[in-house]
Amino acid sequence: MTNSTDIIFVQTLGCYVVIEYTSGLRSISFVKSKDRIKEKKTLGITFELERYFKGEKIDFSCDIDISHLSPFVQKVLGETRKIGYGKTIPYSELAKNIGCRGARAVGGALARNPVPIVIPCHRIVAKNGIGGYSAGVDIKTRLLELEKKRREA
DNA sequence: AGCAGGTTTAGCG
DNA sequence: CGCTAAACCTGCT
Repeated sequence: MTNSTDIIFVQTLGCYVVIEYTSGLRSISFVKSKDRIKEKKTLGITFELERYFKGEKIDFSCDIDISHLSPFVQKVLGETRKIGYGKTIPYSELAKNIGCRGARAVGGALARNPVPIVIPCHRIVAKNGIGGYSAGVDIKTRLLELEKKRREA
């Protein structure tokens, strides 16, 4: 079975992105240190991500392995995937879409998202301000800027 | 049970 | 407008 890890440097974010793939996309993470790692691009999703970071509007359609997560989290993440490129909605609205009012619960679910970007958790923002981000608000801001730029073009 | 979290809204100065 | 307090809901100990 396929089981591999890719890593690429992303200029836009100023950090490395690690992609883990097993029986589907398993996780995406951001690392700053460049020690003892070599760039590696073997997966299709990796190339899609590179194009995304270059500013292309990508519709990620690869399998994601999130079977180990709780039903509620899967529901939130599934709903998050439906949000279009360059679009942002508040936590409360996403909560309403899945039938509850607990905006904080939604935030909690998003914090457990193993695959940022492919599941665009950065498009969920607070009503007054940017809101939080598990990988760092600075990254969230840059992702939104990236999509905004593409949208205006 | 109890606490904390990527929020929200209402209430008060 | 900025600050505090209570309410909402799920996940972890």
